[in-house]
Amino acid sequence: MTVSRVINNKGEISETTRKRVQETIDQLGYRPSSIARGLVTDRTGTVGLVVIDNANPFFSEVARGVEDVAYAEGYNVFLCNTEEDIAREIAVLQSLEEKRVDGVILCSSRLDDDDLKAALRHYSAVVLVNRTAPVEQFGTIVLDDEKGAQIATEHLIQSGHRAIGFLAGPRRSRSGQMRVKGYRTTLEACGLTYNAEWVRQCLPVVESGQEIAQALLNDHPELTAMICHNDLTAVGALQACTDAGRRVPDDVAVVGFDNIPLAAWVTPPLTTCDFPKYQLGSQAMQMLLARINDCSQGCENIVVQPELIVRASAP
Amino acid sequence: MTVSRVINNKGEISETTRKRVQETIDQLGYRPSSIARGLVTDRTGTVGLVVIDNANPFFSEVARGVEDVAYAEGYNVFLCNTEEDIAREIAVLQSLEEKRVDGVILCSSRLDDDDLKAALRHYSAVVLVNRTAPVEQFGTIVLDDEKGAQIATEHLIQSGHRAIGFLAGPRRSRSGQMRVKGYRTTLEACGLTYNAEWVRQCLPVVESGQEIAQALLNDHPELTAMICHNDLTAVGALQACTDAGRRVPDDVAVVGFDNIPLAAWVTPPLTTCDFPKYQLGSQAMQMLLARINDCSQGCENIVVQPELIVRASAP
DNA sequence: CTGTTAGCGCTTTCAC
DNA sequence: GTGAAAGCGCTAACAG
Repeated sequence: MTVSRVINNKGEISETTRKRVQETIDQLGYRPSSIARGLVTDRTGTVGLVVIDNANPFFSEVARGVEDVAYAEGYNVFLCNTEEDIAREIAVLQSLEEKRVDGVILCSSRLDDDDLKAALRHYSAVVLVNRTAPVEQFGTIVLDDEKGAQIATEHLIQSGHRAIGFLAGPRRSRSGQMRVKGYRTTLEACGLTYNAEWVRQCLPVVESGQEIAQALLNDHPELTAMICHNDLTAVGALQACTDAGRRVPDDVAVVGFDNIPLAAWVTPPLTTCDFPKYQLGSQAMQMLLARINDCSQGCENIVVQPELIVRASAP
Repeated sequence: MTVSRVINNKGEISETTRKRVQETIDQLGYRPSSIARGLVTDRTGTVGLVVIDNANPFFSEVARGVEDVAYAEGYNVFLCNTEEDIAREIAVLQSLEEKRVDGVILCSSRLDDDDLKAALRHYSAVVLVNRTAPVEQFGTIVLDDEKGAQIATEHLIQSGHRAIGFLAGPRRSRSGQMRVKGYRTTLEACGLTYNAEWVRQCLPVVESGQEIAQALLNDHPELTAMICHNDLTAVGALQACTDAGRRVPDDVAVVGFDNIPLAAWVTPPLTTCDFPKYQLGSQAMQMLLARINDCSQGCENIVVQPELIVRASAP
């Protein structure tokens, strides 16, 4: 008991015994069991972070943001990948629940509303990133993807482009849908017509971007610009242009999304729609902590604004 | 008790009660508390993974390898970053210990032998990545960095280069030391002299690579090739060459290390020394599991071999 | 085949 | 200021 008081710095203790206890602790290298403590306090000092793929630079930066504030606040974070696999997403959420995490940050969930509600029904603290909430008890942080697509599209139109293709991302992804939507409404707002043939579905990886961009350019040589679902697909598009003998940006301008580090180092450097990935993570963790510490408080719904980074691929 | 038996599929149970119990479990959405279980079994089903920086593509891929096998085996992994900060490294190791992880994978530790021993003295299962072990109870997986530097250097020499610069990595890092060593011994083995002025210390990030490469090329225009501590610094070197009006590979050949995805997409694509990052992680996790399940078994010390990926930056 | 007892290492509560 | 008792949710060992 006295040891407990020393460790937690709680209650009155004489300076002499405190010292004596502390010395013994140091000598033995004693570490209090956070799991035994958790059993009684119902707090584990752990949170779960679920992402699609930690090897994707977007998520690995988000994870850094999460872990940095977790570390500062004395929390440890479980990192789980889902690979866009629904069964795996459900499984990791369950395993995290069994570990009695104090809260969960779930990025880009691919579950539908019902499955999501079911998977999270026992959690009291949840922050959803890049996904709107099916119930109001969840905090959310979403990117303003529609706005991002808008400023990207406007930028190209202002540069004189009239035939702008679009490499669209996964249908199940909120970002995927919203970026196409922003593209379409902006075109129409500017008096241009939306042409479904200029839009192609594409996996969010370089290889797919290259393949689909190649096909798109081949079928529609009239295109003078391409907006790509993310920077990886945009890099693929750059390759496709090179392969097809089309110069970037002179023949075809290319715009990406995310502003991952890679974007600045390819040739030509990518014009891209930046989202603050690290801040996304750190904000999510802060929001989660707020909920963990006071689960009565209303949940925030933050919308993060994009910024167009203009580089040589679409000046 | 009967519930426990159903959940763990242990002992004899009549089919009827098993069903009845299972139904109630499903209905209630009951999840056994892994932490209460841990208190009695002394197994938490968690492991710690400590890296320098998860936003570095090298580590984020290692982490994927670790997490994938952890997931397959029913483990969850705590991800911690150290930022090369010794105090933080010690702190996370301690917090992981308090969480009673079943084992720890420690990548690129910056602690000296004594601190490392102290920080890990209560752990029974440890795998060190990219670091030799101060005590034989630790498993290790190290890259054969010296060999990597050797094949990179030989490749350049065979291509006719005689004046080869070197952007060296952090002094505290095993890789940093070994890569320089391999470069030096290979030069000498080939009858060339090692010139300390051609070697410059450099941080393992693009900006530093660019800055140091620029200075090096400026001071030593006689250099016709550069080996860089990793791909990030190599990308910086490419920039420096472009800025200085030196064409790659015609005027200066550039070689990197790691073969991160970026390496393939820059212009020109990087010749680089590949290490199997994902496998590094998955092997480390397998090794750790072996030790967790039988801590009596002798510890392996694996050396991972590099492979030179020849691309346009140094054909 | 099922239930009872005890204890994992801590904190909460209350007694001294 | 310090200690004793009880209990968190589970499983190991044993009893019925």
